[in-house]
Amino acid sequence: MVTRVSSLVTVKNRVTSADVARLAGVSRATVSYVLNQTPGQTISTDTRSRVLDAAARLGYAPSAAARALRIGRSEVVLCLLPDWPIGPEVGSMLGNLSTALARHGLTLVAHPGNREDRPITEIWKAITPAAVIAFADFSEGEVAAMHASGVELVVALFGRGPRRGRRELEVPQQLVGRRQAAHLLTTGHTRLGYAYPDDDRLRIFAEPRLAGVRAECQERATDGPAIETVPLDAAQAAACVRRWQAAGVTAVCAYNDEVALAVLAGVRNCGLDAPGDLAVIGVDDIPPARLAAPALTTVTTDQAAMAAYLSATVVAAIGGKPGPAVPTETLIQLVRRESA
Amino acid sequence: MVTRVSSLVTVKNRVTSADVARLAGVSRATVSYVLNQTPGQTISTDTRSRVLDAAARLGYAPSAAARALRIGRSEVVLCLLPDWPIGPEVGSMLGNLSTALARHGLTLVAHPGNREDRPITEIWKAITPAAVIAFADFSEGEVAAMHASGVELVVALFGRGPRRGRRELEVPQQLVGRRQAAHLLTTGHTRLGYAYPDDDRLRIFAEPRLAGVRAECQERATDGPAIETVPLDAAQAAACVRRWQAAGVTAVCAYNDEVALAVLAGVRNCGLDAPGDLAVIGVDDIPPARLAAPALTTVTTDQAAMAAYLSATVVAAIGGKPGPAVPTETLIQLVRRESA
DNA sequence: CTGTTAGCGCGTTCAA
DNA sequence: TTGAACGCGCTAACAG
Repeated sequence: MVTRVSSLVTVKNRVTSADVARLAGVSRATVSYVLNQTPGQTISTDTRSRVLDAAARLGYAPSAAARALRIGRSEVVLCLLPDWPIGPEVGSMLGNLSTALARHGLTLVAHPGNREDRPITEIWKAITPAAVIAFADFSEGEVAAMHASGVELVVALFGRGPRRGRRELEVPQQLVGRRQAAHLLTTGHTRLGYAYPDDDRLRIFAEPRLAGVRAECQERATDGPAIETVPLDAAQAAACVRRWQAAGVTAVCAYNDEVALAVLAGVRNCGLDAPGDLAVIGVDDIPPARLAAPALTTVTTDQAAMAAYLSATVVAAIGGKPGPAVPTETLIQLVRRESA
Repeated sequence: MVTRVSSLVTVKNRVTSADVARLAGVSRATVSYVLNQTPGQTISTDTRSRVLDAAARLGYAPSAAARALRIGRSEVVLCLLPDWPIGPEVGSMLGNLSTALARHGLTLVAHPGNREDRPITEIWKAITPAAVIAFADFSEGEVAAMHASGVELVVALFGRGPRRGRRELEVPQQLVGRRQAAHLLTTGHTRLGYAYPDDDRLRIFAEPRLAGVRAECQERATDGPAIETVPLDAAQAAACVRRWQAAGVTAVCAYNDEVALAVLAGVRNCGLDAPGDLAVIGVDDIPPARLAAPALTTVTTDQAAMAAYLSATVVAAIGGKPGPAVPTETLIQLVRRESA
């Protein structure tokens, strides 16, 4: 005996605007006008409240898909995360950015994971974002495909190849390097070292920071920094420290706090003392920085301000207006502790 | 003189399946069948290649919005991030999870940012995800609203209130605690301390870990751990260390590596020695752990395996099948260094 | 076997 | 305030 099961199944009924219209005794158009407060439409207070009431009673939430289909773009901003491990700073920046964008009705989502996994195509195909923010820049083809797919704006935070378009975060990163060097050079050091990260994926971040250090050295008529690639390992870092010593370096700027911690470990490993024999300054102020021996001097970025800047850039571009000015160095703060 | 400007404007033409159909000289239905390799449809090789060719030439990408509207759900899995700072471990887990889900045609996106910003409603309204993964659990109302809105599955990793549904990550976290305690208890220690984090938002994570330590102590007929809340500050941590000393504690399990680092700093601050006076074991194996003085012994989780487990849970649930078994303790690895 | 026609899903918006 | 059409892809039903 065959039974029509389907009729027995409780179908999951999404509440649609038609349901609201029915309950309120108006047309779907009216519902739309009321809920969107469409300008240029006059709706009687009475009708308005009936609609609002019905919507609330039914727990109506408009379908994002339908809206996106009609409008041509969603209210989502997609951030493509880099494939290297992100620290708490990036996390905090994303949180701030999310908050800032929310004030403009935009929802930030981040996509983790290696670009290798799937062609990025797959990703915005599934999202239809209004804008895409990426750490590294895209290829011509990728950008073209995105625009073809309806993405309004593509922002690259950094670039790898020759310059092509703005890289919104390069300048701030350079400022970070400048600040490190400036602190060291104004506290009596004359020969600097630079502790470069051992991970190739960090180059897009590391290069602008190093460039900032170089620029500051140049401006103060000092030799450029002696660069060492420092692995996150005490013994290997010790070898770098010995080389710096031999070169007369008395202070080093590290790519970030982790690398700085490695340098500190190297210093201990050599039986030397920081900052006495070698001063060290990091970047980020991660929690372990203040717990190191000696406590790490470091440089931080005002993530809330950065997020505000990025948010303004995105919102302006979606609206077709020019973006805000690049933020200044007030963003960068020195956290002075014991290591430099 | 009024001019119809609109006709002069270059409209951004999204490539649609109709365009592909036109170029290939077939109907839109055929395009759909070819591109989706719809089973039960036989299309001649010739037609097929013409369609494929046309699609490629035009750079056609189907509209996610239209598809989602038709299918009723998107291919997106939404992960709601907690409002506390996420470390690299969470980041790595998300990356792995993203990869694992991609193999099933699902795209993972994460939404950072405080739930306070916007009611979470706003978020999945903008995404229509197939599933939602959250760190803390939802209220009844939230779950109901999501289901009403078409979300297939809601997974809570941890719970705050009384048990309600599975919490996929509680057991693994308990195993972490057990492993820490087991290592300490099998290396001659008989009185343990527990370094609890100073941040209330971490409770959902900390409680299961502490429960694991307690369970292990109980099984080995030892007193439960002496709990201290340890701020990330050397001086304050030192006070905790002194209290532990007074209580006869010789080894402590820390909530994570950062707290462990604080304990280590406290030990140094007291003029004591680790592990001689106090052994310390952390969780996570963050990069600074191996660079600490002394190098930190810690416990790690196999994030790839965790991600696989989570992925399997999500995929199974979307397909209406029961989820996989909870992973065993092979997930947890001890990284033995100098501090314990 | 091959491929087409037609209508749905849902919010928005123009013309009446 | 409303009817009706639109945006775009999917798929049941159907014709050659």
